[in-house]
Amino acid sequence: MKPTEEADIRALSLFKGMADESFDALFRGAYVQNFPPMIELITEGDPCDFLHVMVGGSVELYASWNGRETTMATVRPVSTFILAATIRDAPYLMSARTIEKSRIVLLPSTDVREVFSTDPVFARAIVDELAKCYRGVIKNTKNLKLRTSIERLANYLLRVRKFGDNGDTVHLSMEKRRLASYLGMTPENLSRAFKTLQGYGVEVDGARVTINKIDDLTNFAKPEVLIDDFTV
Amino acid sequence: MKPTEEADIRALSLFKGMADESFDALFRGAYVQNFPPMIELITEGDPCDFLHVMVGGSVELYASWNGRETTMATVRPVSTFILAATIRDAPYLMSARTIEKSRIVLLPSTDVREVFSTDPVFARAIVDELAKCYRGVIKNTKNLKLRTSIERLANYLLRVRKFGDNGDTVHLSMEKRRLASYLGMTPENLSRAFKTLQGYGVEVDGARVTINKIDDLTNFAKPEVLIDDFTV
DNA sequence: GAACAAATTTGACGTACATCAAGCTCGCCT
DNA sequence: AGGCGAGCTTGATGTACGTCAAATTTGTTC
Repeated sequence: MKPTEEADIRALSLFKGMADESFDALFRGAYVQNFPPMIELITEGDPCDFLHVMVGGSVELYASWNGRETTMATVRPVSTFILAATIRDAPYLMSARTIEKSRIVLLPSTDVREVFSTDPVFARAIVDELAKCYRGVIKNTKNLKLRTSIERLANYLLRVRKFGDNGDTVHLSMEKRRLASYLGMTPENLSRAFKTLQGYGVEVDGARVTINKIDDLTNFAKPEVLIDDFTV
Repeated sequence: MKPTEEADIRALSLFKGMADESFDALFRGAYVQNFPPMIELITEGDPCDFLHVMVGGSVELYASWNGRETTMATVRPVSTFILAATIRDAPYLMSARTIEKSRIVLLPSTDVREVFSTDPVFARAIVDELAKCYRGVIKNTKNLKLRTSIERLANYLLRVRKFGDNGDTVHLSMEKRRLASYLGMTPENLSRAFKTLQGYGVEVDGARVTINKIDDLTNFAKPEVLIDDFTV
């Protein structure tokens, strides 16, 4: 693990406050690995052996049932995934595959649970992280159940705009077909949804989306803190 | 609080292992209240002042946006709700209203956070509970995104059957319109979905549902551990 | 038990969204 | 530069599901 990577990881809220000894104990048994694109990292139903920390690339979390598949999330550096399964020592609920070349630190689950029980600051950080994740999924459920697919797209665009710093130009960070699946729709329908949003000043050119009439779009999307703000 | 109630609460996995002093400290500041039906207990967006512990009746958790409303869950004794907001000291993401006359113990959030930081067993129990809740919501998301409404109903019936002890007769524990909303459909459509399931041996008489051909229904519903089993 | 309100069911219809089948665009390869 | 091939778009069509309105059942109150 490179020093800059270690510093980035140390800065994550999950690891920030913990004692140096705990941090060292946790990363002593860590594996750092580079994966090519489109590699299945974990499989739904398998026992959970590692907490994963992304330091490079991007990973898709997805779930399947009866031949159907849906994108649950995409993960980018620097962040962790599948904390809940690690803590409960339970099987993965989602599968994960790399989208691009990715660099990932693997922390043995047993070590995570061990340090959890000895370092109260780490314990507190894990609880915070879990509560945040839980609330994130609840917001996602509200988004799915209370909004149409066009409304979900509109709010997605506003959310990305807010987090980016390109003003009214937004860069889609995933392929459109993956975005469609994430938003709970088909690629065909996503295409048509973008067309509908033209009426609210949305212009699409490949992965570059320009929001020309922010007021119109906001007025249509009606974003709200308790669904769209991932910091609350 | 009656002694039997206290014993029931103490038996919850969240409170089971903790030190007696911690338990006492936690419940010293508790309020016990009886509420009539259809009372709004908490409102989406309000700051979170109490962890709620149900000891009698039933409560509906729901969420609203732009004039629409959806049922997120129904809570029955003995269990807690809105743990995540309590831990993070964040605003409620859902509203709650009593469905029937209900008896609820209110634990001040500050006390919960206080005891959390002093009792490691309680801390561990909270993490377990949060991880379980998180995984529950993920399963629910998979259910919503991967299945049609009829498939969701079929699996719901199988789940209730498994947890009850009435053999192939199942008692719907909530009104049909609420069940419909919980499953992400309209009451009209729930009615029609039941009719479709007649073809798989499902008979409905008010809140009493009989599953006559369990193999047929199972074959159609294709239940799976990673979506439908709430213990994993 | 009559009278009323609320919940559920039913049917007709409309809308949102998926599916299927072409075309199109754009990056990538030799 | 030419030519795959994957992803994206477009149009035609089908299906799942919502909406509206009315009938029916269920529950509740006096």
